[in-house]
Amino acid sequence: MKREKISELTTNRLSVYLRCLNELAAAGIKTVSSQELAEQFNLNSAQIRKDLGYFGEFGVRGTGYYIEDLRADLTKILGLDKPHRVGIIGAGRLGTALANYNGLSKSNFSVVALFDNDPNKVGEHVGHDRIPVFDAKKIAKVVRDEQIDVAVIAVPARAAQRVLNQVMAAGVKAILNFAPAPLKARLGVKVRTVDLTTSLESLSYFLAQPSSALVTNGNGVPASRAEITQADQTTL
Amino acid sequence: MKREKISELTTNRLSVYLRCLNELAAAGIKTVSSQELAEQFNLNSAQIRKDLGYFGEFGVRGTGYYIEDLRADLTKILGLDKPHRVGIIGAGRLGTALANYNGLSKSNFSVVALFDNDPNKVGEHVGHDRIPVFDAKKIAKVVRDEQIDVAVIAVPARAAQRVLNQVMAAGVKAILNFAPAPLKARLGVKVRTVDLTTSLESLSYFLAQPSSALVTNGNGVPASRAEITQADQTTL
DNA sequence: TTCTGTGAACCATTTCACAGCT
DNA sequence: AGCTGTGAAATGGTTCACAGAA
Repeated sequence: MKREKISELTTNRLSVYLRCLNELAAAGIKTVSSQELAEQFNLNSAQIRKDLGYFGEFGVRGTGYYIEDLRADLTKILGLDKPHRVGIIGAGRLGTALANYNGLSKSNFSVVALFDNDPNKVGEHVGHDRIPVFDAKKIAKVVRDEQIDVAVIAVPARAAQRVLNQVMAAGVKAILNFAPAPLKARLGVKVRTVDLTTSLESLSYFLAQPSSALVTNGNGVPASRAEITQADQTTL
Repeated sequence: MKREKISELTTNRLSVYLRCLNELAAAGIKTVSSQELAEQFNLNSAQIRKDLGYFGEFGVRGTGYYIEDLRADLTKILGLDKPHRVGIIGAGRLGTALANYNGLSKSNFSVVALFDNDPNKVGEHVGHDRIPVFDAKKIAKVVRDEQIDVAVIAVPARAAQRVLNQVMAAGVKAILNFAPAPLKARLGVKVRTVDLTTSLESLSYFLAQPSSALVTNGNGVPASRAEITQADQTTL
């Protein structure tokens, strides 16, 4: 086991491997090889072995990986053996949609608070789990009381840096940001931005390329493989 | 002007540069240097010059870039001079939140249709713009009638591949996917996945590292810079 | 034999550093 | 003098290829 620094590309993939292992385990499968796993994601099998290799030797030569064991190891590595408590700043449509997203509980995340500065929203309770909406001025107090360790920024771009400063001041070290703004974070604080406009604009660039010009060949018929030159896929 | 193949990292940044240029233009600023631009995103200025250099020579030595001109050039490069018509599959909370997201119209995207297989939702109209919800069975017809060129997948993971197959069959070549599933796309079709669980799990990994262990130093006080060893930030 | 773990080779991306234009 | 455009160097990430364990 080394002590190199792990790239985010690797941790992203570990998360994806873990999800797949959970499904395989649910299907009653006991072992899996790096080759089989790689096929699920069209990835090179060496990539998977390298990713795991940063953290230890989890496999059995000639056999592959024991799914239950690897699952436990990856859960531990990703810090998902301890629960995380999430606060969402911005109780607009996106914020409330995220608050209601069920996929998170599987990974030991629970949304415990929303924040907004609209007095009409403060005091309300959102969604099936009745998550309370607090005044955005109370971020510091609620972060402490509720032991929030992850913040989600779902406010307009112009408010995002201010909100980030508030949650950093409250001691939150991990932030998922949906505001399309370039944020400056303190050292030791990790901000991960998901920018929908940029994602769409990158797709637009792809569509604007000659290689994708033959979207349909004159009528509505999809072009055949032979006509198309470019293939591409991105995760995250 | 070359004809190399452009990485998605570059197109992502072009989108971000463009947004910044739009703001600078709105503030009445006329020129900007790669150095000034770079400071906005804590990026190396050579990075910006390289990114632009793939597409032409847009700058003026000694002066920098004329904002209005570069804005027009980037808009054209990203294919944002032509409008894009977006269909969202899945009229759940995420799908409707996205349908109502205003940020997209600035980039010449308009959401023209939602799709669902819940009969209670089909026939409804969503949000301020009264976007119609169609039966998911009608994807092929509506894509043709409404000239949809970008699809957003906002359905549960188990349905995602099926939906992708449908939109590909309808001739859509650019897809933004929110389902946490590894999708297989045809050659010539670009799928971009935004995976919230993976984003959060990567943040969890960061929190689990010793270097971020001193979230607070015993009480609620944020750790000082000197105590913290790791800094990090990711866009997209 | 099969499949892991891992150096070495390869490829992609970023940064440096400077020639050359304005 | 200031700032772009771009080869060359440096860094980072992926794939190859194979020794060695089960």
